[in-house]
Amino acid sequence: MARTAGSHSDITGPRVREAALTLFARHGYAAVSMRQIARDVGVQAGALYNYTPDKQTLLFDLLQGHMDDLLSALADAPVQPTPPDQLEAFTRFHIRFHLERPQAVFISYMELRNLTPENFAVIEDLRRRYERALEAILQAGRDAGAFHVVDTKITTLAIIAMLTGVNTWYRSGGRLSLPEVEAIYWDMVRKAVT
Amino acid sequence: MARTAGSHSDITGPRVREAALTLFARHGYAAVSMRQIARDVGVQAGALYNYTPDKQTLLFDLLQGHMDDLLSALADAPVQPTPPDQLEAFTRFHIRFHLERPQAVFISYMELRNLTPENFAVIEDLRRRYERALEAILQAGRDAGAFHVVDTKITTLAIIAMLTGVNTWYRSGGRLSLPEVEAIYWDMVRKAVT
DNA sequence: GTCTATACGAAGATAGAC
DNA sequence: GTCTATCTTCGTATAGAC
Repeated sequence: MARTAGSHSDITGPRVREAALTLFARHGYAAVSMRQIARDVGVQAGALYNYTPDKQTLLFDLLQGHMDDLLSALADAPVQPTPPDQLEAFTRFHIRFHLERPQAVFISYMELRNLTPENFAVIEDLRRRYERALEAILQAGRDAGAFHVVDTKITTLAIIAMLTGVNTWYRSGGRLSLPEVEAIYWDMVRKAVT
Repeated sequence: MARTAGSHSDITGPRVREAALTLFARHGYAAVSMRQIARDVGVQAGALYNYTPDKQTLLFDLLQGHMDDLLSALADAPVQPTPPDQLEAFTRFHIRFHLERPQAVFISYMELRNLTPENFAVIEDLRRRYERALEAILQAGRDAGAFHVVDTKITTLAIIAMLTGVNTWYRSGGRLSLPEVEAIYWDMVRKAVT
C-alpha cells in the first residue's frame, strides 16, 4: 500500500490504542472522553475517528487483541508430558503473561459490562476457550489419578481467580521476584489439587 | 425529631441508596446519571440532593456501609478454638457474606478508582483491616505448626481472591448448593495451607 | 490525516416556587 | 421535600477546509 508523505496511520493508530488502554485502565471506559485520548496522543478529537469508527470499537479492539494474544501465547507454550507438569506450566504462564500487561488484564474484566451484547459475546467466547484449556489439564490429571479435584469447573475458576489476583498487589522491584511469586503460587495450586 | 406530614426522608433516603447500588453495579458509577437514579426512585433529579450532597458521596457511603457491615459481621462471628477451625469459619463466612450481597461486593472493588483520594484512603484502611484478620489466623496456624505457609501476606491475598471469585459464577438455584460450594472451597483452602 | 468549527444532547448541580 | 426550570460544562460524532 502506497502512503502519502504526511500519512502516519501506522504510527498514530497504535498510539491511539496505547493512550486509550492507559486511560481506560486508570479511570474506566465511561469516565474517559475522546478528548482526553486525543490530548494524550497529541491530536484533535476529530482526528481519532480516522482510526476507530467509535469509542465502543476502540474498547472492543483492545479486549479482543488482549484475548488473542493470550490464546496465541498459550498455544505457543511448550507441551508438557504429564498433567502435573502441564499444571505447573500453566500456572507460571498465567502469572507471567498477566503481570506483563496489567492494564490490558485490568480492563479485560473491569470493562466487560461496557461492551455491546454482540461484542461481549465475542470476548466471552475467547475467555471460555482459555478456561477450557485449564479444565482439560485438571480432567486429565484426575483421570490419571494424579489430582484429587471435586469439581473441575469450579476448581478451574478458583485457580484462575487466585492467580489473576497477583495483579492486584505485585510490583516489580518489590519484596519478591517473579520466580519467587511463581513458586509460591505453584506450591498452593499443587497442594490444592492433590 | 418531629416530621412534617409530607416528609419521607427515612423512606426515600434508603431507596436512593438502593437504586444507586443497583445501577452502579449494573452499569458502573461513571456511566450512571443522577437522572437515572431519580427515575428509578420515582422523583426528579433535583430531589436527590436532599439525600446526598453529591454523586461522589453517594458512592462513598455505599462502599463504606458495605465495609462496615463486613467488619461488624466478622466481629460478631463465633470464636473458634484452633487456627484450622478459625480458617474454616473464615472461609465459610467470607463466601456466605459475599454471596448475600453481590452488588455491594462488585462495586466495592470495581469503583475504587472512582473515589476521591481521601475517600479511597478510608475504604482502603477498612479493607486492610479485614485482610489482617485472615493473616492473623494464618500466622497463628503457622506458629502452632498446623499450617505450612511460605508467605502469610501473599497467601492471605491469594485466598481472598480465590474466595471472592465465587461471586463471578455462583447463582442460587444452580447446580451446587451453598453448603456444597463452601465445602469445595474449604477443601482447597485447607489443602493449600497444609 | 489533521485541523477548526460545530451540531446536538446530556451531564452535575442549583434556585426558587409551592 | 419535591417540583420545574435553568446554568454551565462536557460528551460523541460529523463537516469541510487545507
